[in-house]
Amino acid sequence: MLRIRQITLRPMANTTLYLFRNDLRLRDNPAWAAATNTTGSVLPLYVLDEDNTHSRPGGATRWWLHHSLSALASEISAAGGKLYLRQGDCVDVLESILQDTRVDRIVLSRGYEPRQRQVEQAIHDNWHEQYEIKRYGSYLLFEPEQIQNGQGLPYKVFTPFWKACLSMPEPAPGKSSAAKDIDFYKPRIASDKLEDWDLLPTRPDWAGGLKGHWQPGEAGAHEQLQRFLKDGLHSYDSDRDLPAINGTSCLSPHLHHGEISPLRIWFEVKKFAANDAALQKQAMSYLRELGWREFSNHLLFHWPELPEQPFRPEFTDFPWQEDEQSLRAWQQGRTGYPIVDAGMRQLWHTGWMHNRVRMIVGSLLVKHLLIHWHHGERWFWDTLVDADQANNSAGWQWVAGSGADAAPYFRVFNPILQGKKFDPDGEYVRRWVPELQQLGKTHIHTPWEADATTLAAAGITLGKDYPRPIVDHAAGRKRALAAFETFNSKRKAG
DNA sequence: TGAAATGTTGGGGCG
DNA sequence: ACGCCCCAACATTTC
Repeated sequence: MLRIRQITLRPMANTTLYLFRNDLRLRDNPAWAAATNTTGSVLPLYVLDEDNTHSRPGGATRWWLHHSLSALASEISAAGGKLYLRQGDCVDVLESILQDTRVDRIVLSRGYEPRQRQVEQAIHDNWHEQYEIKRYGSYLLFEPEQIQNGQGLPYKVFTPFWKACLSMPEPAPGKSSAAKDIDFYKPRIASDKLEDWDLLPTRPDWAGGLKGHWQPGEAGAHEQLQRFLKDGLHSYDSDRDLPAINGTSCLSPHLHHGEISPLRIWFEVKKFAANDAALQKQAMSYLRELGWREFSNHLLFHWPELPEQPFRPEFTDFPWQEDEQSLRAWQQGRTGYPIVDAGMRQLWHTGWMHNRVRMIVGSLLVKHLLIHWHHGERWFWDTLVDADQANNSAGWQWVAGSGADAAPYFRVFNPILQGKKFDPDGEYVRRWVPELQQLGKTHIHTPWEADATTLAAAGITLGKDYPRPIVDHAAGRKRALAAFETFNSKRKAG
């Protein structure tokens, strides 16, 4: 329904409705800067829109969102304002607020998920004639429209994609500080209480582990970046693959919620590494990982069906197996492969999993167990604090072999070798799989190969305290290759 | 951003 | 001294 503007009710008003989405920060936020660096006033709003499966945050993300919104509300409150909270279909909520207020401008940050784009389209279609609508990109370093190959098409392979990104004129850092003395518009309209959204788990409260590991919010994001620059960047290239070491940036959940902008990270990393060739090399390795984030988001933008459909259509007919029991064992970290179980339990406990281990657990699910990557994607969606539609679907399709620039189907990770290679002492395994605590280095990745004396000394009864491998590696590998082979030949024949 | 199978090479033990 | 064999180490190809 379109509202007819009543000129008489709108003197020189310059009032902005600011729609917060995945940009829960006040600094380095061009949209927020545009909304507040004016003579008018601003009404900050966040809408919890759970009407669509893929816009409903998972359990771990809800926990994060609660604390991030709480931090944002405090910041706004300290500046003399109020963050309005509403629940429901985002467009409906906007409609009702526009009716009840004297807003004449809508400002927001751009999103790349199908649902976010729908909302942006609806805002434009419904209101662009009556309202000034401003949209700014800051979730990514490069906009999808900017990066294309010689034929004007989106890249499907990462390396040339990233090369094209790096050859772009370096993006400008922009003003970091938020506006001072913001004039907040505080109409008497409904606003939910954050506590009433029930974003936090209650019975049972599984968030204990999350609390100890993360500090959601803009301040926490900047602290995490500083920690990484100081402790992690200098050996990023080698340490990022070792899950026992805190060698990665751990910025993904902050980035997902927009508590820090990738552009800010880009500049802080480059500034930190300036005048040090060795450090610059490490810095480029790290920025390349940000590049994968760009790649995934660009892919999702160009192929909005990525979360559902295989990027390579021939995978539509792949013979996935339904296997509830194995899926549950995988989810619970009881596959009998220590590195896999450690990863799944780290995920459950902290809402996060080391990236190297994500590849290993993913490979086991889709290759050894032949379980559809949708199941893995859904589990990650619910349990990861950094659950991101683009990264999640592109990542799972990469593991499954059906994605863009994906691992070829025959690339089956060997969970034993991966464990030995990237967790040589078993430190990571022992941290997350306490029942293997007493097992020595020799058998930490192959408890089933330990002799009875060793197992007894470690206090382990296989099949009771810790499971035997859910599937024999060699057999599982063979079965996966065979499955791909039959489907491949059928496809060729058909 | 693998792993396993297969091929090649070169050093050393040994008849 | 020489060829033969074994096999580790490395390289290539195949899955």
